This record gives sequence, C-alpha cells and structure tokens, in this order.
Amino acid sequence: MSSSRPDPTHVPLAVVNRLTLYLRELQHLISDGEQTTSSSQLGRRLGFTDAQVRKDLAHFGHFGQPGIGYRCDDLVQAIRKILGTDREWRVALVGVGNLGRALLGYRGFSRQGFRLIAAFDIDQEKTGTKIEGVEIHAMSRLNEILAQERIELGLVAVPPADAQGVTDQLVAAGIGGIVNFAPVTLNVPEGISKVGVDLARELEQITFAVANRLREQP
Amino acid sequence: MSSSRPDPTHVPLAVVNRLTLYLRELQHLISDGEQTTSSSQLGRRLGFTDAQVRKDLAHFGHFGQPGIGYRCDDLVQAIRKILGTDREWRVALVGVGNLGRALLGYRGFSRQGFRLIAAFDIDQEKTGTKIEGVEIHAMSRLNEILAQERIELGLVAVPPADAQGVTDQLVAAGIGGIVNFAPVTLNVPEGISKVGVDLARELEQITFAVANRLREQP
DNA sequence: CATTGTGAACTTATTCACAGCC
DNA sequence: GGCTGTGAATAAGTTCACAATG
Repeated sequence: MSSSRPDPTHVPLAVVNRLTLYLRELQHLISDGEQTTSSSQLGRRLGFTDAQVRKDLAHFGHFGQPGIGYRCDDLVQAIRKILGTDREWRVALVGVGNLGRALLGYRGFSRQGFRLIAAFDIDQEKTGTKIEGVEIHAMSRLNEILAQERIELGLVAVPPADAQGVTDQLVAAGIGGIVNFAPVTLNVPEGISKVGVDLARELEQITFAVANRLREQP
Repeated sequence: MSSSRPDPTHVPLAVVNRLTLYLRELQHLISDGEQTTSSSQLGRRLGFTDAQVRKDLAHFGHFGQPGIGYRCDDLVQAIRKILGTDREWRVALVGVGNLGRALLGYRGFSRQGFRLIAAFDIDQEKTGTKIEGVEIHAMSRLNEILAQERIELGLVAVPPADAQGVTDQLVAAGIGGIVNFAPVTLNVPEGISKVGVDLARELEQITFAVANRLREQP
C-alpha cells in the first residue's frame, strides 16, 4: 500500500461544494499576499466552523502543519488536484442565445482552467460565425466536433423544451458532464454528471427568506 | 389556536431548495395536463424518495389527501405562498455587461413573478439607454431609484473587485436580498439574504465527479 | 387499495475537545 | 501558544413502516 489517504469514493456532495469555496477563498487570500492560512481564518471568511474545514479536508489527506496552518499555494494545488482542475478541461456550449453569448464572454472560466472550445446552435444565421473567438456550428455537427475536439463537458443553454433533446445528443456523443441552465430536470444515464443552474430557483430561495423575515417582524 | 402548521422559522435550507424543485416540476406536470400527483411520482421524477417529499411538505402544513395525492394546482399555490412568490417581486440589476444583458433578456424571471424594474452601470455610455425595455441608470442614482421603485431584490453582475462595494450600496439602500454572480464571498449584515451563483464552481462539481469516475475505471 | 402524514429507527453530518506537533 | 487531525459526542436529516383516510 502506498497512501494513507481516505477513500474519496463516497464523499458527500456538500463537501465538494465547500471545497470549491475553499479554493476560491484561497485564491483571494493569495491575491491579497497571504502566504499561509488556518482552518479558523478560512471558516470565518466563509461562515463555517474551523472543525468543518478540517474535517472536509481530512476526507482527502493531510494538507496542513500543526501549529502553522496551511500554505495557501500548496492547499490550492491540493484542492485543484482533488477537484480535477489541475489540468485544462475542454468545454462546449449548446445554445447561443442571450445566456449563451454571456457564457462565451465569461472570463471566470479560463481563470479556473476551463476552455470553451466550440458552440452549437440550431439557427443557421448563427452557424459559421464566431463569437468571442469561438466558432458556432450546426447541431448536426455535434457528434463529429465533440469527438474531434475531445470535448468533455457541455453547457446547455437552450430553451427548456429543447434541453432534454440536446442533453440526449451530448450523452450520445460521449460527454462526461453537463451544466444545465434550462429550468427543467434532465434525465441522464447513471455515470453522467450534471448540475443545474436555475435563476428563478435562486431567487425563490431569497424570497422565502425575505418573506419570512417580513412575516416575523411586520 | 388556529393552525396546526409547524413553525416555518427554522426550516433547513435544503428543504427550501427542494421546494423550488417541487414547484418547477409541478408546473411541468400541469403543462402536461396532469390534475393530480403523488409524493412518489414527484420523488421519482426528481430523484428523491416519496417520504422525503412528504416530510418536506410537512414542515408547512397538510396539502395532500390520503388515498388521492396532491392536486397539482393547489400544491403550486401552496408552495408559491410558502416561498413568497404568490406575489410580484421587484428586482434591480447592477452591472450591465455580458451577463447583465443576458439577465435583462431572461424570460424565466417573469414566468415566476419576478419583474426586472431597473438596471445600473458605472459606464456613462450605457446610462440613459434601455435594454429589453429596462432603463440603465448611473450608480449615483441607486439609492433614489430603489426607494422610488420599491425594489426588494438585487442582482449583482459586476466584476469581482466591485461586487462588495455594490453590495454595500444595495444594503445601504435597503435591499432585502441579493443574488451574487461574482466569484467572491459577499459580506452582508445579518438579516439580508444572499445566494451566490458561480459558474466556475458549478463546473468544478462536475469535474470532481468526472475525474473520480475516470480514476476508478481507467 | 393507493396514498398521506408522522412517530420511531436509522443514517449522515457537524461540532466538541483534546492529544500531538511546530 | 497556536494549530492540525481525529475519535467521541451531539445534532440534523433521511428513511422506514404503519395507522388513518378518501
């Protein structure tokens, strides 16, 4: 045996979610010139307990030094490796509407190692053109281009009624994971990862909190 | 006493989150012509157990009929009331870049009762113009217009370095809640609700799953 | 007889608290 | 003294299973 690292096979989703927050916060700390940090500093900035931060990291190994804390750049490296973002990921976009265009222009992707390689749209007016340096292809070429460009991740930004169909095409083309911006629950085969971003649902989380606050203190 | 409804003050965030999924799914069921549904149908479509669906709803009251299930339209009404979306909410956008423009054009908001009333940007080229029928104002008028238009919710779609400053202005202007699209953790006073949408973090959830799948079966 | 609503059992997640280390 | 890593204790969340119901 070579490693005492815990088995990362059954890590709760919530842990992974917090890991992405730790990573982001560490990158801000580094921008601010910090060399090291501690579980209590990280926790305080994100609203978690120090124990939570340590337990989360303990799922994957030992990254800190007792008495010292964590070296920011080492921990960034470690978390990127855990998340799989210690390399570039090749991404395709389907649906070049309002939101799709915004995604094509989003700087935050490349900052974290995601490269938007190709886009697809049903509208023949758009196919053949480039936006933000990314060529827009006809849907019929999806299979071909995903294989040729070795695309691993897909962004679905089409109208709700088309989202499942597009997803089926991406899955058939061998996609590894999908971020879905349409307000529908997608069916994907076991083994394909997906995550949904629904702006109305995000707002509803807020209205629940605000409405309840108003009810309590009118 | 008038009601046997449980106290909705301390409802877990995860429950509210699932509630927004139930609502969306019920609206799809209604579109498909369904009159009634059951906890098991709802659960199956969303990947939850039937007991989970019933327990979640039990936080707020009794909405079903034993032997029958739930009337879709009644349950939609009930959930909207719980979430506070049984009325219109007035929303402002700060930051009319790529993403901001996409938000201005997003149809999903009005579908759920959110009205984007006003937008703000630092760029004087943009102020005074309209996009998607929404006027873009200078940041200096934020206080004035939020009060005048009785805005309750804010969307922050500015560069990361500006997000906290904008948030402080929104809070000072009396905002109730914020959806933050910048990849930073915002500090808000207790009592202000916020939710963050970070596209890179969403992708990282996926890469974790895909990378681990690849590691397991190489 | 299919389905809800709900205590009880179980599972999972979080926090505590402290030994060991720098 | 300050900090990590972790077993033990606690809390929270989920599923079970069944009485009650239309």
